[in-house]
Amino acid sequence: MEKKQISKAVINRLPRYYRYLGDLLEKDVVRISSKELSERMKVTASQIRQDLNNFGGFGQQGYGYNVEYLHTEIGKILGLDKRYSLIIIGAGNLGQALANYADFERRGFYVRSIFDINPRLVGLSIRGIEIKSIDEMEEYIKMNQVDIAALTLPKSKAPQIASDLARWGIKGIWNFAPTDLHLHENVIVENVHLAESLMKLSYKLSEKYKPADN
Amino acid sequence: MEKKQISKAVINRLPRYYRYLGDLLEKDVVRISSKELSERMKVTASQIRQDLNNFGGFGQQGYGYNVEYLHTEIGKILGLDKRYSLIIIGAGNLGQALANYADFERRGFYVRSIFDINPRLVGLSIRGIEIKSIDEMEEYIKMNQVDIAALTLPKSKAPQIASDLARWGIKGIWNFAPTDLHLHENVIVENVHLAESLMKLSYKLSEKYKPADN
DNA sequence: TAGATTGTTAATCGATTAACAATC
DNA sequence: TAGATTGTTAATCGATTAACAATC
Repeated sequence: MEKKQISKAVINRLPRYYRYLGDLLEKDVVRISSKELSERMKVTASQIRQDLNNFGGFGQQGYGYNVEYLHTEIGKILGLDKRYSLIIIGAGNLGQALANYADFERRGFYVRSIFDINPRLVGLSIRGIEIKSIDEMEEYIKMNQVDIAALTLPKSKAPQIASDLARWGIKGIWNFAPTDLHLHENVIVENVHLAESLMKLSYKLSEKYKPADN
Repeated sequence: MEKKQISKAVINRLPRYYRYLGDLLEKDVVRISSKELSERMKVTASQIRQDLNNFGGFGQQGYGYNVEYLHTEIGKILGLDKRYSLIIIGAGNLGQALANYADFERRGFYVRSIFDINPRLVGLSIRGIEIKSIDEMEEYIKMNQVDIAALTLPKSKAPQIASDLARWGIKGIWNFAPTDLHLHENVIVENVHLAESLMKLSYKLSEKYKPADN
């Protein structure tokens, strides 16, 4: 029997549910109905119930959802009950920013090492994480279990490095380079295209302030 | 006559078209058919033609699309023919990374100033852009035309600052704080939620390496 | 029990794909 | 002209919303 595939739209919404539930938890809210959550999140209650029911019945008729339980369950669905070891490739500003962002560890993502080609950066440390030469990367990956590589390097270097990483057994790539990586399908790529995000903003701005609105 | 609203799905795809066309342009490709572009981008040719026809007939039967022309036109649709002045609020690692990312200027986004509360950062410069105290921000915004504010500050501070910015006339907010900003609808918000992106990656990873696949 | 709210089916809406006439 | 490929309509597919019976 085939397990029905969860749609991409649903998955994209899960982290936002998780965030709202985390916020409610901090405010010591014990239970919440789909209706109330829908008002906070500005979505329909129906969508919330549909989405959650892809994964099982987390609620209770007449009561709603227990915030802590639902938060935990969505966390499990998102794989946040596991630990991931992460390397950052490219110790430029963005790579350093990610390395410094200690919050990821709270979610189980541990930055183990940072790699760069620039010999002047090699040997420096960020939050106690040493920047290593990219020449040491192959050996490092083969000797240590590395789940995720964050790619914060120039577009020109990204495809080659990504294909090396795939060959060396990396499971997931968090790609910040402004290019699409075409890898074997068993390597999972999640893109963060900042320039594209900014373009969407400028589209909306220029849409709004368009000369004639006929 | 009501101008038909372009769907969000289409807008989200435009920056990617723009990127592919820019890459083709760099490779001196003069013309491209929807079929060939669809193969490179791994989408259907039909979708490309549908998407583009929301904005007008940019192609020519029997020929395809002129790469340079189409690139320019999509650029205009995205508002990249205009200049935007941008401030960064929060001079932490991410704020500094954005300030250092000179590439945005090529697209017309000019970082004019950076603001922070930390007095130890105030007075320092990044790429010649001075970090100012957040106390000076209101006056700065009122004296200078500022189109976009990038919010790279903690979740706890973001809502208050965002509402100040809205009051002071900022048109667009590029929000990196892990929270939703509820502002008057004429302020445009574009979110970059890095933690959520990482959760999507971990979802896909744990989905793939799930124990039983029944 | 009565009231509330879920889980789930059915209806609607929107987005994607297919098909092909128009036309370069 | 013949061939290619767009622009656009129609068909399909998928996602969202509405409705309500089940049930706590």
